[in-house]
Amino acid sequence: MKSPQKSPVEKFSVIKAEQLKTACSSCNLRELCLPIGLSEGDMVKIDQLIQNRRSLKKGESLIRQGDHFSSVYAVRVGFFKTIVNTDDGRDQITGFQMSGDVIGLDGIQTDLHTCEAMAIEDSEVCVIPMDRLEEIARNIPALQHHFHKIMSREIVRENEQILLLGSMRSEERLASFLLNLSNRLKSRGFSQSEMILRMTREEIGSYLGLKLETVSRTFSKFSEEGLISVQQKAVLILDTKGLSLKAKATLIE
Amino acid sequence: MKSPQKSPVEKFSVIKAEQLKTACSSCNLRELCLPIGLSEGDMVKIDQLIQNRRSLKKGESLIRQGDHFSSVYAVRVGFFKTIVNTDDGRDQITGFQMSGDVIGLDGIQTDLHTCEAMAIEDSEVCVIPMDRLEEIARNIPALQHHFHKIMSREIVRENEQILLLGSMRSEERLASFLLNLSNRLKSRGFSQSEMILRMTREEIGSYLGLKLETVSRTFSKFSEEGLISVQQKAVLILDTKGLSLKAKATLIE
DNA sequence: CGCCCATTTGACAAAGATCAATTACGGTGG
DNA sequence: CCACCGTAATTGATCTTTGTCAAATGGGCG
Repeated sequence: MKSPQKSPVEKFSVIKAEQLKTACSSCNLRELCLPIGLSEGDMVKIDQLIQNRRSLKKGESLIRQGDHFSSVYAVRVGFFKTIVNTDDGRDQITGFQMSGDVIGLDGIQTDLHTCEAMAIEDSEVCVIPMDRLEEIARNIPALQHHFHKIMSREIVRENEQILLLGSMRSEERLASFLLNLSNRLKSRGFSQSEMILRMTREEIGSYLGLKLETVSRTFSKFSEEGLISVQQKAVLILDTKGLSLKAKATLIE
Repeated sequence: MKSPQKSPVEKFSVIKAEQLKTACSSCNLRELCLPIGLSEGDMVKIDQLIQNRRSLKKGESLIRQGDHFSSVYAVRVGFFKTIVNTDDGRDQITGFQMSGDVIGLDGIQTDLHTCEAMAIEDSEVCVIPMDRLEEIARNIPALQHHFHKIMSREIVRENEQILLLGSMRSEERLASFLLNLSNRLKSRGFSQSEMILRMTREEIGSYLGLKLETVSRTFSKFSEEGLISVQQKAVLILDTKGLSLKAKATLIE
């Protein structure tokens, strides 16, 4: 899979914090990406965490594999995919990130990023310098613990993905995917039944370990069975219960 | 997959730290599970982290899914598998852990463990209470950062597993598995060519998203091709280069 | 408005799963 | 110490699922 838009020399669209009125303390995403229930004083400290934001056009890479690690990123608006590449040219989408999700945690290990993060629609992220995050976390136990929860959440999410790839057949994979997306949209205040897919069939296929034709056929099958209505990227979930039955296996929590 | 040994009421084999001579500061695993290059004073603080150890017989569970989270565990000796269960009775092995590996990071997110960790041979772990770890980490930046690296390492490892499950065929999966195991044994000072597999074909299959028959056939194929020598659980790597060619795709780092 | 790319759908092939039978270990008890 | 039993592993035959190749259709963007 080649990147649809090639952005040879990346132009950083950095916005200085001073220019923006909105700080962390007033960001409507803070329940998703930063701790809730902090004191006023703590929130002031956390505001110092975000030095700048960055805007990306569809197709632009936030991180490339091999990049030096210095920051993690919180998605404010838009949609990303993260990809790991192999030395023989294959690649594998490991996740789709939307508002409130955190990107870049893979880089902490070796100070190098092992995966690429590309915007699949025009997006904006908060840049969170890691050294600063660790420094502030040392003084705010709730922030420290919340950051650990964020990393743990990523581990659990990947466990679920491993379960999906290791033990589900195509219909179960796609049904799980749709239900998961639906839940994430719902938790962000969007409709849980109507959705516009931000990704192509090929990208869904990569994420689910299937070929694009299989994804397409399975969409058609679900449509014939009255579970969903599909019109290209527009998907309407008609029968959540039926779809859950298709997904069958769900991680017990 | 049922647990081979049923341990109905788990008997905790807790060893008080006072009883053991070996502390973290003198543990030969500390490069794997705790930061290196700390000052004397810091090492003394870290010694206070490990309150006790726990021994497990083969087949005993260290963690069950749904258990309340309070500690993470560092494997001292032995071998573990971690499993996620689905509500329809399937399960999926998400990892094998050996000395120096850390288990239980999935529990931080919701204070509940989402996966089970079972000893697949007689084992011993250090119990690291999370609240204590966070407390000490606040005072030792190097420890704080090292813990983040450990979590990041787990995320990267799972990324690799997703790549394997999502894009490799059976031969590539098994070759990658063997090479990975070989590397991990080597880094622990064991032979990288001779190994005794601690897990069954079915467990390998679960981990690799294959059926046990496929695992067995692929072992036989590699053996016929002169890449390895297999005798049940004893595997000898005869041709690392050839095996690497089979694995083909490797994550670029 | 037209071109390019994404998507859909069909026909066929291949990888791996399933079902089944046989063999080889390893631990236990006589 | 050895025989036995149950489990693990191997191997074969067949079937299912998904991948591959190909062609047609449909949208969206410039």
